[in-house]
Amino acid sequence: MPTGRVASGGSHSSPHLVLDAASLADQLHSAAIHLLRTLRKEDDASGLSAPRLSALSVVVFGGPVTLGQLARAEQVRPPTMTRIVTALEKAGLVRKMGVARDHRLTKIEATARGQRVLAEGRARRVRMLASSLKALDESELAELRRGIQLFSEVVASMRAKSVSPQ
Amino acid sequence: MPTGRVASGGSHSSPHLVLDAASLADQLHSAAIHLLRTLRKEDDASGLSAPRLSALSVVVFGGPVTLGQLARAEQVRPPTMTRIVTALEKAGLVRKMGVARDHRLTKIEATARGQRVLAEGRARRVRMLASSLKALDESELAELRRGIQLFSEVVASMRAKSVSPQ
DNA sequence: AGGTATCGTTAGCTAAGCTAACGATCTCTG
DNA sequence: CAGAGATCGTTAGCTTAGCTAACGATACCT
Repeated sequence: MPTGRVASGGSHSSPHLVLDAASLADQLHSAAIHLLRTLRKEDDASGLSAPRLSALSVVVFGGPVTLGQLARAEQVRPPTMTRIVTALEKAGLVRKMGVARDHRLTKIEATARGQRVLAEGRARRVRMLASSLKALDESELAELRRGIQLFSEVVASMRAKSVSPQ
Repeated sequence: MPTGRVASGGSHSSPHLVLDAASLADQLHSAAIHLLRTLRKEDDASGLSAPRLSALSVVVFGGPVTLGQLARAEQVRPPTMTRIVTALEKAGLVRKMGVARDHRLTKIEATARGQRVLAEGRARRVRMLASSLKALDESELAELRRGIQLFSEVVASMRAKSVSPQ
């Protein structure tokens, strides 16, 4: 995605900050979309799509959670999460338990197989990234790590802003 | 996505490089998926989904291209691109032209409206990122920019590896 | 001129996202 | 303590995005 330098009237005190934001936004968007498309192919090998893998990850690391919590964590609506969880359950990766305290709720927890599959998928993805990462030297790797950390924070703050509380 | 430190037998000379790859892969994946989900809401305002916006961007900046070229650029199969282009055409954002030289081909070019809408969508997305970016100081911004650049290169090299030539 | 290759489309499938509506349960109030 | 209202998850039904398989039209090559 070229940087086409949009003629935006500098309305701020730091005009080039706006230009940075523009090109950064382009690159972020482009890279994110292509990353996911590339990874999708790799994830196919495990039969787990990105959304399922992501949800499974939350369940594995976040302990038993309710469907609603999971939906909020993953930024999707409950019906969407219902279907993702149903698929994961059918694949034997998670299990649903009733909650004695409140029978409307359903706690979702990972099975042993779910934990194993997540680790494998992660390893597979890492393997794919690893060869590309090997082209980088130590200092570049550090820069990348730092950049990704900032990236994550930016995304998180965007989420926090656009997400209705609770 | 927590960093759950997978016990992977260090098979390389730089064992912590593998660990970096693991946590980087997790963060990248998580951040990318959530970024796209967050931006989708914003993009809804323009009636343009991420894939359509991305394709439109290629058409706007890449001049007239054939459908096949567009599909390859966007890493999708021709039928998928056919539908994206059909939608863009129906929205009056691109236009299809026959190629006198070879009547199997269809060149796709952006309309004036397409160029305008792309710029608007871009501006909208930038506006969303901008407020988050404002929380960063100059040096952090530089680090982020550098990281994103490395990120883009890594993704590009992954693509190059996984994509069949031509 | 006829076989083969290439291009884009059609048909039909799965998955992910959404809203609207609903049944079941809990909670709170009168 | 009973009934109204809130909350939770599911069902139903829609759109979009991705795929493969099959096909018609065109170009190419011998």
